[in-house]
Amino acid sequence: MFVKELRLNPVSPFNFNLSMQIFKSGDRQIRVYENGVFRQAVRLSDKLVLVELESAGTVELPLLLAQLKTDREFTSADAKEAATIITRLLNLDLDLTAFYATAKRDETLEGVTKQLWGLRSPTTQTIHEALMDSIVEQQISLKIANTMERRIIKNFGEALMLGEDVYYAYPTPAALANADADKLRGCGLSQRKAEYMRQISALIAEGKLDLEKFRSYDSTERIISELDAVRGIGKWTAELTIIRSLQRWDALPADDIGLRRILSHFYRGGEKITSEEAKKIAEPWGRWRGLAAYYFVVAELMGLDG
DNA sequence: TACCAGGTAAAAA
DNA sequence: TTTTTACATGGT
Repeated sequence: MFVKELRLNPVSPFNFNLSMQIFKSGDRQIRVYENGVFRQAVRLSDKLVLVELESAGTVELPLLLAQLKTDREFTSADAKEAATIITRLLNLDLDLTAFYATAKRDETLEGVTKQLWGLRSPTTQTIHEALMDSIVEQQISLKIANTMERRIIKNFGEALMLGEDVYYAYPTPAALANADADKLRGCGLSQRKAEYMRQISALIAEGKLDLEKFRSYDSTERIISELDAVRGIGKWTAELTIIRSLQRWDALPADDIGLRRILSHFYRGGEKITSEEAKKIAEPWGRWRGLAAYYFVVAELMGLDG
């Protein structure tokens, strides 16, 4: 086993422990946070690497120590690539101060940001991964969807063997494009969703659909409409994909039934709200509405009060 | 048991 | 053009 150490300097403020809480219930072979260590296998251009992260700093003076473990010789180019990927995965370059300044317009949001100071949302390594997960999550509860996602990763993702341990990276578009239809169905997906995933993955693998180009788009709306045009992707799926894979905080999944439930809890005493009302509540959040929504999701998970 | 859960596309009206 | 329906699975 080859091991390399890196030091990363996140933009302040950054609360590593808080930001990693959502991975506490994760899968050890895929992505997990336990005993202060975050662990995930990531794909570099020519090899898989296990990333282990722990904090060596504070919220105001953050510092991360990374251990990179792999089964092959390590180059300095590999280390550089890994640092870029980790920075993206944890959104280390994001400056939260502009968001917190905007949050002062809204008493409820400001209260939540004070309790979740230094929280930032994680990002998927590729847009493809965010898109596939969003398709799995269409219509069904997140709990069930997460079970299916784990099955998909372990069935079709590439394995990294390190001693006795096995870790799985997210399946490539080619792996899902060539996935056996019955095996994919066996992960719990409907016939239709399995079809969407295979078709879209095939378009990507064949070079007919380039998701990564969206990173350079100026207009978030244009990304949504281009994604929406693909079979299997609607507005909700496009918005969720953008929020999870790009740092486009101006996207807000206002139709999302879960988000509406959470906003009704914080703003309407639990009374059901429409997507129009959700948009209205989010108006003061301006271009930070997607991140604000994430703060409320985490606040709800942690049982915080408005 | 029936119904719902962070939807979507295709069929039916 | 608008409304209804099928879809997978686990929890309530």
